Amino acid sequence: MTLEQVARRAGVSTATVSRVLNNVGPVRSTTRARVLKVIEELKYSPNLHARSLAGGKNRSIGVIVSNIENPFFLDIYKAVEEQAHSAGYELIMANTDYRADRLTASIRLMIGRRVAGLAAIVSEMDSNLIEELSGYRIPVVFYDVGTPRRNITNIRVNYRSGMEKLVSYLYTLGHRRMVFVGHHAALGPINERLRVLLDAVQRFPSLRVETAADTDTLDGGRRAARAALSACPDLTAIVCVNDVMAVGVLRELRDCGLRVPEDVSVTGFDNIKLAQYCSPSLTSVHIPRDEIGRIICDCLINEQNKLLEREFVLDPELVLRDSTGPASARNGAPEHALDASVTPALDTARKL
Amino acid sequence: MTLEQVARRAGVSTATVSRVLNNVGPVRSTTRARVLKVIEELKYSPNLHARSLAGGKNRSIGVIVSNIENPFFLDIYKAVEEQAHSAGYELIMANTDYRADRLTASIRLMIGRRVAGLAAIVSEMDSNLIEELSGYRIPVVFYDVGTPRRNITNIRVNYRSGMEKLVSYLYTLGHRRMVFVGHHAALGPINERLRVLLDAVQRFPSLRVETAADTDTLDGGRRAARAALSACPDLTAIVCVNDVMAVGVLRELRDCGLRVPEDVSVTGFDNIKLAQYCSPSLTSVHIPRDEIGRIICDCLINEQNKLLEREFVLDPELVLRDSTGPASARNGAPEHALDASVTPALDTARKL
DNA sequence: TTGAAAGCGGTACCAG
DNA sequence: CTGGTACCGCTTTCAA
Repeated sequence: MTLEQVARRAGVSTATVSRVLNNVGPVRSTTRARVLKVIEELKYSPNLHARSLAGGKNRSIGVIVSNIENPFFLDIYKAVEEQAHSAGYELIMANTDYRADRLTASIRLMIGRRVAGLAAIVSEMDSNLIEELSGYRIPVVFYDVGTPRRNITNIRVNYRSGMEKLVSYLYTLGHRRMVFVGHHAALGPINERLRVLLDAVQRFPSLRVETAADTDTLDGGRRAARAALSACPDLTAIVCVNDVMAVGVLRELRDCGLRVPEDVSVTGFDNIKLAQYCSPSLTSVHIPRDEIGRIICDCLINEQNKLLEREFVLDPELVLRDSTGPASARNGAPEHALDASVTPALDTARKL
Repeated sequence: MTLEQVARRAGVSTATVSRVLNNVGPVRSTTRARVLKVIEELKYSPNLHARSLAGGKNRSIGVIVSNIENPFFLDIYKAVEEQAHSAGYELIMANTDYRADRLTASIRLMIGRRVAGLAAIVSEMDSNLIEELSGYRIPVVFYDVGTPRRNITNIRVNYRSGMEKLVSYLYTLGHRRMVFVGHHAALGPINERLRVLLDAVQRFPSLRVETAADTDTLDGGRRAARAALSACPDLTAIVCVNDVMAVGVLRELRDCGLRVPEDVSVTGFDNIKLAQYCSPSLTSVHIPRDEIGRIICDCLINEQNKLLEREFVLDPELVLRDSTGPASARNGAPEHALDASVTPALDTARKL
């Protein structure tokens, strides 16, 4: 079904059909009606490839994420989608599974599709790619990696601040021996969450931190917890790189007969919905996905050029729930710590 | 950056560059090398719109789902993605949020993009649309709706069987008063899970079932549980349309001070990963997302024409975990039921 | 082994 | 208001 067939059947030119389709230019209403009728009869739907080739424009924006199974990424995707849709844009999603080769392929794909803008919510971005992206003329927003340059905007979260709040909170509760659970991509020397945690640790006397890593999944969290416990049997707190892994950790601890928070405290990061629904609910650090989505759309769609080529820094907030409590000498007296569990009302979170 | 610019810079024709790009036809290796070099220098990436317009082909398949936030849909998406990728296809995803208008728009979008095949994992499909889709010449796979016809394959799950297993299991445990928690789209008169549950109920003497509905989210499950409890205070079991809502239900019960399964039994459906990670772990009915993904790819990509235009029926399996136990007269003696909680080993599930 | 040229299905400009 | 037509960037004969 093509424009031309529609035109012929309606006894008009392709130009006229195009005008009707796009609601531009003057068309006599009887003509319009006739064309519309034919379109309906033929169930014609325009070839979008031809359209964007001819028009040179493309109302679609690309979103690349590291792990679509992690609700953190999905939330951002949804936030972008909502605004994009109401501005008449379509989203094209790509998932990299934290793999650099898939990222490269995804970027090429987006460029090949000539997206109007690109958001890369990934942690595995390398600087060559960033350089290359800057070369194409489309607006790009990075989350968490890179620095502003031509056509490129950056959004980053002040992990330092978040981690410091978290660690100092745990320290105050008496925790001195903790394990950081990350996923592989988060344990590279470049990774900010880990680095920042280690930095924070320096400032607290007699605080020691080990690390454990696995995949960024529930199963990964569970395995990492197992590794953490065997590597560091006297730990009193497990600090997780995100909430998904933390839920996996909770599960493993339950299986080991360890109570949270009485025996071990657990913290997440991101503050996804699930953090409120797991048991016990998770102390976490809130990262505002809605706001990230909003900024992305402002840069990519509304093209606030003042917004482009700059850096946004978001300050995360600590959210206290039921998975953290005073440290206890678990090996000695687990019955020591009987204080922490209060089941709060509907919105259980206390913000700090 | 266009083919022509590359051609000019390499001193060859566009036809030759095209041959190099697609690895077809004879090209002298020195020529090939020269072209490749220019492509690299210019960081040329072909305009995919032009390509599929000219070639008439399109190695991409469309996947439409009702609610991408529900891991059930995401699992299918991922299963399809994996196979599609290894066959050199790209996926285009669209999410309808259970809205018919969004479904229509998504289908038009996919048709407009001239996808090679389309999978519709949605429950809100209407028969006009199915008719229309059959008219386009592309292979289509539906999950859960419609019947086979030209170019159309159907996958459906034998919910009847699954629900009957679930209900008879609960009945055996003594439950006589239960509430079915669904999302709005699952409570229409057409919906199979509900209908089948109500049918099953007929066969069990003195079993009564109420219904409650909310959105297909964790929050929705929680609100539905609240509604269920107030509508039917003496319930002993809550049967949920899926695992996500069941996790929401668990949370609300916990807040109400009701123990699962001692006071109330809860069941999910789908058997997503989270069912193993919530607390208590969820008794559920397994729907094999991997197999669904496999069938979709077989029909859409490998185009096993024998597979097309037929119907696949999957038989779901009951998976027992810790969220179900004997019914107890909760209003009378909650301390009655102290039996059910055994924390099992790594894979906690017992299949029936 | 390579190049010239005819489309693919639209858009948009320019006449009429 | 409407039609003719020159592209958009790439694929694919057909000749050379």
